[in-house]
Amino acid sequence: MEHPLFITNSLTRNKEQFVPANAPFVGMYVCGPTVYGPPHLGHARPYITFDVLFRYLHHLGYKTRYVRNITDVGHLVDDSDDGEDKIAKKARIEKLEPMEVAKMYTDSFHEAMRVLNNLPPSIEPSASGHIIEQIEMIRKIMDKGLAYESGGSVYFDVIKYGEDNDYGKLSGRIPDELIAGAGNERRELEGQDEKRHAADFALWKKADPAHIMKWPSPWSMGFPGWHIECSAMSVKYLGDTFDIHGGGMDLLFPHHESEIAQSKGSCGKAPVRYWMHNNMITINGRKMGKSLGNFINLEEFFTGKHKLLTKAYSPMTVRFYMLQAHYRSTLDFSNEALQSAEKAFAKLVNSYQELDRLKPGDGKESVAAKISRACYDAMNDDLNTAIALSHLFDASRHVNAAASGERPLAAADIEGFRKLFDELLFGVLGMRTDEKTGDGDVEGLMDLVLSIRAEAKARKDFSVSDKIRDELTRLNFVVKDGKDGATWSKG
RNA sequence: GGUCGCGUGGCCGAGUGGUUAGGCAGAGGUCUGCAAAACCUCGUACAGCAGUUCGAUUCUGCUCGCGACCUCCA
Repeated sequence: MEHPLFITNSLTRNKEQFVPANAPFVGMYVCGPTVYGPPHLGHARPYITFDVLFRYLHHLGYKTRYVRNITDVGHLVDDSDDGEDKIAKKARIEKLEPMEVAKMYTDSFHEAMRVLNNLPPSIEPSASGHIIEQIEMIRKIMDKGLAYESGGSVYFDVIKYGEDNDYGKLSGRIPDELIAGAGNERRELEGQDEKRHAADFALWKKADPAHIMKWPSPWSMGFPGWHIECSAMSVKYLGDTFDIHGGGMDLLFPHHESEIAQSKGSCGKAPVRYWMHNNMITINGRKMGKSLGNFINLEEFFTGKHKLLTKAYSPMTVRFYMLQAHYRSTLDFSNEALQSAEKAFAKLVNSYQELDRLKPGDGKESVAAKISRACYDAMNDDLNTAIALSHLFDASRHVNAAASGERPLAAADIEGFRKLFDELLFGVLGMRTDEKTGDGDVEGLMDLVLSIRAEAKARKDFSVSDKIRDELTRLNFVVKDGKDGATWSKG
């Protein structure tokens, strides 16, 4: 656990060495999805990013509690009293009970996470299951005089809070400017008249009679505000102060800023030691958005059924592509880029499989140890998976050179590379190969077919040997002739 | 308008004050009955302008272009 892992802390905008408050335990919270629609490409990025972090912390020996919520209390569609909640709206459109909607999309979210090979979090609390905790937290904030009731709703008093705290530190904003900026040719917010200040945000909202999702509270029949769930649930499962909070950069303001205010406002302590934010995804250079017509669901990626996609891309291709970039950079998706990633990953897998066929040479170089160190140095440098992968390609070249008889590898290096691939590529980075047939019958049949082909080749009966190869290719079995006979793999 | 970030070779994408990212695509070579794969070699890129410096893609300033957030959004 002496690894010097450095991560970029959004709070200070610097890379800082990660030192947990209570090693070997680490508490990590990541904002989960609002389940009112199918999971899309944008969901893949943070959950893959923080899955890698979760896996890496485990690799380093930390016992990590990873909490990721499910928001099944839809946020309001717009900031007005008659605004509908997203889940309620979807329920009305699809003629379902709101909880049916939430369940349906929670299931599809889980399925997407599974095929992307993201490990399940340690705890996955739902907002609707923690209404009591949220009400409790609101009450504490009110007790501190940092929130006020108005018309059955409760608002956080940003100005008052700002007197003794730095609201805006995380996102680089100043409350006074928020008023100025807010007025800007923009909106006439209803409900604004209930607030003392434009920057105040809702902790509890009174529901109008037509609103379906509502719960009793000391103030009104209503529903919790947009940010309180994460504060309430992170405190419940990770304590007043925990190590890491992750999420997309778009959540920096106001969501995370408000989380800090709520937690500090209720217990007086800053909730998070390291804030981490992943950057956004673009498609063909443009932001992904429903109105831009370039909004792609993960399901559409995996089936190829979207007008912008020329083919289907496997979950592992999507994952690998994301890992080829640093998590704090925007990442652009295009068919060309995806296909490049698909081939690149196949290359690594191929090398990994070659390892089993290598015969050790007598050298005693420790190239594997050197490359391995470079890989983990990259991981320690703010999870630079792009660099780590580049070293893995280096390893791949060494393995392939050995396989082709160019530069044999010492037994220790072969083992070292195997360990590196197992632990880093398949372990920490969470890549996996598509399920092999795993069918002993197929192996046996292939051995037979290839031995017949070898005999034909020995007779120089190339029409037969080529026929076997071509027909196997049609059946999606790729045959490669090497120095020590042919090998095959599933295309 | 405010805050922040980005602009790298055909494409994607790291990174750095002077010495190799990497992947894909492309060119040549080796191997091979052929093919595929693999291996070897190759491109001398860092938006523009000015400045700091012995030296800048990397630092500073300006210009242009792009994007994110400021409103639900991963």
